[in-house]
Amino acid sequence: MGKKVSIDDIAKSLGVSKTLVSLVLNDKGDKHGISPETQKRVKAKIKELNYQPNVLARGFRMGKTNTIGLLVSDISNRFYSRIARSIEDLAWNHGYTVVICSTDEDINKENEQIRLLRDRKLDGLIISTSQDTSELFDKLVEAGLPHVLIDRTFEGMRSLNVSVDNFAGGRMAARHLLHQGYRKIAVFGITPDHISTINDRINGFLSALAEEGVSVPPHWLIKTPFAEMDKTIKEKLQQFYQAGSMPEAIFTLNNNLTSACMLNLRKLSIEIPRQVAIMGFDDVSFFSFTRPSISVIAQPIERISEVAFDLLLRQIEGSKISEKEKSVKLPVDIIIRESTIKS
Amino acid sequence: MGKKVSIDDIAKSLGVSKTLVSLVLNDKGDKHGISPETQKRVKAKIKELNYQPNVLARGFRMGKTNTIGLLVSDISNRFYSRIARSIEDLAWNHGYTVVICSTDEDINKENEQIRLLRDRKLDGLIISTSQDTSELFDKLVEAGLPHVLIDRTFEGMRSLNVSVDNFAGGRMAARHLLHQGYRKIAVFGITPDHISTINDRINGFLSALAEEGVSVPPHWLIKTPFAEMDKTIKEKLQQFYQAGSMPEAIFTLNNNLTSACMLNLRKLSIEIPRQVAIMGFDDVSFFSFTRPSISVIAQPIERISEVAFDLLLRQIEGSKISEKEKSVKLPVDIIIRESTIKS
DNA sequence: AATTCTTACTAAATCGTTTTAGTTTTTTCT
DNA sequence: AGAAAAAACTAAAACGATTTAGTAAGAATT
Repeated sequence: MGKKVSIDDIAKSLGVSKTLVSLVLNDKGDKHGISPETQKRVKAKIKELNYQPNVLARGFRMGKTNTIGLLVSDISNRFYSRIARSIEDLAWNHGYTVVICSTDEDINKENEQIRLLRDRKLDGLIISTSQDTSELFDKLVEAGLPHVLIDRTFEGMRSLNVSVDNFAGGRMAARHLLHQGYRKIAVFGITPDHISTINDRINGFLSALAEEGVSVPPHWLIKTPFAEMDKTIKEKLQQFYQAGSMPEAIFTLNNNLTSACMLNLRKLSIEIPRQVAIMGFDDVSFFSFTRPSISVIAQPIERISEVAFDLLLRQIEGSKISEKEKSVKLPVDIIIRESTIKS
Repeated sequence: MGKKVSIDDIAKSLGVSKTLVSLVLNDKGDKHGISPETQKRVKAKIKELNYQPNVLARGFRMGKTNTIGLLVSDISNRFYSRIARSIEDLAWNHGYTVVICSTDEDINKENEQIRLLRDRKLDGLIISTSQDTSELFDKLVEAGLPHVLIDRTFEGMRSLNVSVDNFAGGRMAARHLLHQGYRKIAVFGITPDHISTINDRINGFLSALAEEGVSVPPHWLIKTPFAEMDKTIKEKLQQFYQAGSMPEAIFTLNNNLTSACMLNLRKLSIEIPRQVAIMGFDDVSFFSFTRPSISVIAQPIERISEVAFDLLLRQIEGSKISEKEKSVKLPVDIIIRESTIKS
């Protein structure tokens, strides 16, 4: 590998200043009155010597890295890996690379990661947060660090955010189950207690049930820590089963819960939907060919990514963002498959 | 946001040189004979002013970024997202962040991405390549850019690589199917034709079949482009079905193919394993609770990640790596579930 | 008492850009 | 012809660290 060619080499070999070369390089030649011929000469030399700008030097000087960060609870969760893929594509098309961090629903880890990424002068952050307050993000807003929250948000926060209408999603799920004639319904969610998506889904669900005079008994409203999901679900299902008080239907609040539920019902040889119906939140391609296939509330993953990236980019570039755009709520869809159909 | 504190501020406020501060900062104080008291004073001041080194400046000076790149064909593929998660954790524990790029099995895109990541002076790369020759990697070796190939490799290449024993995996799959009494077997893989994993799996599979005098007719050895996977599988299955010449078993060479196959068999109401058995390569948690659950050859994802990261780190740090370690081949497991069991 | 050796430190160069604040030369205007 | 304006360029500073090549002062050696 030959020595790296620098801007200085170009300048010297042409007998001009490096200021000039830099100007041409950044398409500011015209603005600064560099003659067209000189510009042409410089450009030719750049090609000839195969000059590649030193991105680090530039980043150092400009305080810009053309890199954004994506923080999610777990990149191997199918929902987030699809978000990641969409964002990565968008970023690539705009000359950005993306750094990915999994927070494990751990507030401290998330804090540390954000600190690290700030130190590294990433240009912006897209975050599905595990925080319990908006404090940190208020700080980020004050510090002027471009960022947008996806998936989970807080009431009245100042950071830009794009989420889906989880409340409506919960309602859709409830109305469908009611319509199918289910009344005895359990709900499986995850802790910590402050995750907005989970709560909105629950609230929407309960509100629609309440309208028909149906309620979920407290011991059927189950939240489990992320790490113990499988164990909890197994225990609870076993409990229900052995006590002979199986719910008629279960609403699982994310794709992992849905999977874990399916797996354990399977192990107990409980038939779906004959003995218990399953309605999930989040779609995953597999859910369409399991037997039975699984009814879900599906989120518009591409759209979330697009809106979030667009907002982030506009912040980075410093363009105006209207109040209306600062908090976007996207609609969800219900996909009715076999797991909820009463025979 | 208060002004950023630089090394110079520390130096001035203590009346020492920034050389001294830098030395203390990097634990080189003793080596350069800085007195313990001075070191203590400096450290105290650093705390007091809450100094955070400018990572960009340091990276620029040192040519090091503490960032590694991970290139895979598609981060939303479950196999790769789990690899990504493992590597991310390992990287985080060693003070590295990871940039992720999806290549879409596109040689040109991969080339561009590698170029970009080199420009950005990433410290190292972990790559599941889509290249058809080892040319590029030989160049990387010559250029001294630390990198490790995972998953896919080339014969006699000079880059470090860690893969699984795909050939053995193919054999295991074949022997199991034979043992169950299947003889008329189809294979679904992906193009391009040079992907080493796919070819090794096929060769292993065919070799074990051949030992029992069984062969796969050419029109049952199907390779489809990544992007058209679903369409191809649908067409082929329909074709088989309508022609009344269904294979007794199908070997699908990655998890996406397995899923697509399941989905389309489902649509055609073909029963598994009664009408056709399915054996997949790559395990995914869903495969354990689909009905039927799916037999697979499973790869040791964590182990692949660990070995690859370890090799990368040692390259970056410049430690010796023995010839033996330069090409690691890990064993695979067969997980027998319902989809291949003859009733 | 002059020389060498230690100890404890520092000045300045360096990395490769971008940008500020000019300078020099030529043209235009009155 | 002399002043003002425009055109075409440049020197040097700045970004914030690390590192090379020292220096100054005192202790030890001869």
